[in-house]
Amino acid sequence: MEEQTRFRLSKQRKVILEELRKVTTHPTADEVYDMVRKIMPRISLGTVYRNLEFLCSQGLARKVGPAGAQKRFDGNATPHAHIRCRVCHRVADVPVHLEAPMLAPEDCMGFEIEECNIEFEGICPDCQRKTC
Amino acid sequence: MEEQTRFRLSKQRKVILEELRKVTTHPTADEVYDMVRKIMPRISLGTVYRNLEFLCSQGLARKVGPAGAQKRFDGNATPHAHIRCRVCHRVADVPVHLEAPMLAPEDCMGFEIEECNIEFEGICPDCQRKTC
DNA sequence: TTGATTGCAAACTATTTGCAGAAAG
DNA sequence: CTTTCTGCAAATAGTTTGCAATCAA
Repeated sequence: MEEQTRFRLSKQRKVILEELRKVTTHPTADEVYDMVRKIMPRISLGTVYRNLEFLCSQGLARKVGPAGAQKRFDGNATPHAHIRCRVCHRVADVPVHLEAPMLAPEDCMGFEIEECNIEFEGICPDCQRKTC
Repeated sequence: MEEQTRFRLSKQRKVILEELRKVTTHPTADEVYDMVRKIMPRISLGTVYRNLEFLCSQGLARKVGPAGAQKRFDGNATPHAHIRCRVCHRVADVPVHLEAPMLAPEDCMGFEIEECNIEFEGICPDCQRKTC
């Protein structure tokens, strides 16, 4: 009854993961493409996208920042925490004030920090019902 | 020497802000478009985008989640905090472990929470130099 | 052998922009 | 009046997808 998919370790997939692991720069897909192309000049951007997606689905890599392509807007301009649904990408306000963690100056990597965004991720009531 | 721009309060701008303030749903640009079109059927999507951008620049609204259009990928799959540059959108790892804040069950709005992302926002050393 | 994976190109989605005319101040 | 702002449509940016060929197991 279970549909067990078999994964293969193509050269492309191997190199993409290796290159991604070499850096801590959190590259975009086209930056990964550039990195990998130095080793495999004929790789396609589509393959890079497919494999990054695959690696994330396997827990071998992560997307930085929230899922969902579209930007969302908040008429409440005072900073506050959000909860985002993993499934439908809906965003709700956290109804309590959370103290933003402070970073010691030596942990700021030279950044001039202006604010801290706290975003919980989970599954909203509606989507919990649908997923059974 | 200062170039002082004068802003106008067009009907469109007024309605967009009013509608955005009526809801706590954190709508996408096209959801705002739908809301506003019920009042001004001839408004264009471009105007909605331009005004949302404008309202954010004036501090009257906010974008939810990080700036920068492209997704970024992290070869380090263990959850950890990030710092993102407001100017160049570069992302760095926070070098210390931060305890994720806990949310009391009654503050979860029915969401089943799976994780918490902490992202600082600021200006990276390179961009500080350029901005003078 | 066979089904997952690739390269390629076209399609798609979200957002931005140029321009001529409308309207706020 | 002047200059910002709008509607429209076309352009751009980022990502996804269909397909025939290729390749890992």
